[in-house]
Amino acid sequence: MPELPEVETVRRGLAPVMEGARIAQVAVNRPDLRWPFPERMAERLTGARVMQLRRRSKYILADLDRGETLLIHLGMSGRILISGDALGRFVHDHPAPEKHDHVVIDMDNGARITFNDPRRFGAMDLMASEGAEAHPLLAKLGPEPLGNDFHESYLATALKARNTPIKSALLDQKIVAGLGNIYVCEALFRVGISPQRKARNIAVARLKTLVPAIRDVLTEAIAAGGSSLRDFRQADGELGYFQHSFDVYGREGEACRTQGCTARIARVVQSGRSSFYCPACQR
DNA sequence: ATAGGCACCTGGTGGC
DNA sequence: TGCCACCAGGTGCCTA
Repeated sequence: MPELPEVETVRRGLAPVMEGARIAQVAVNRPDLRWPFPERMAERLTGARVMQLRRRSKYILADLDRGETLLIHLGMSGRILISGDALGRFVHDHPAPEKHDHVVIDMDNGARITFNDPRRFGAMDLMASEGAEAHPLLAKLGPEPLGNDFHESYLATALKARNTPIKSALLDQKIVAGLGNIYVCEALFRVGISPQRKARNIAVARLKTLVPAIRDVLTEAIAAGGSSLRDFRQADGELGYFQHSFDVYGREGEACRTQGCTARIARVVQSGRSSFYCPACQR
């Protein structure tokens, strides 16, 4: 489900009800997600004030006033939903608990944050805020695609020795952090690069267009509140709508949207993931 | 160091 | 309706 735009959408939804508020109560309904929860997670969170919500790649990081930082990853199927009356702004009633509501956090302002994740590929961890970027899950991440460190010359260097398809390279979080299957497919379509082209065989002139294409597709998706396929919701329960703007993802057999192109969108499987592309427009 | 494949887990969909 | 195969937004780990 959640790639960078969806995670950023969730972060933006959570920030107004979490930042500055204190965690009043935490229910942890199972011992683990992908990994065991950290020791005494509920006790370590209870009573802490959330200073700031940040995002790094597909991780949400909540800095607490106790010198610890809560890390949240949504995996494939993770959702975070806000309910309750926060800061006098009515969001909505607490819904009945659902299957796979693994962690429920009540804030002292009346907001309830529910983490639901059927497949449990998600994760939560607690670490010292100081040196948090050295956490094993964060340490090897590449630059943020919307940040200043992601540019043409960086990408050229990073891809130069890669004997792998560009599709796989862009999914590699060590090269650039936050892209997933959807937005890689969409970005490659926008610049006319085949997902099967070897990363090192892309001319620098084309990389020059790829960087802004990646930035644009992510920025547009964030503005649309992310993409809602099966289970993604914004934190307020609203659906994102960027899925209506997909040019290729999930459109196998449908007409290419390029003016004058009569080809149909194709699907190939690369390292176990579907790649959608236009065989005529993408070379 | 890099590349490819598997594993983790649940649920939805479509075919028979 | 039931059963089954296949598919899904991620990524750590293992093997060559």
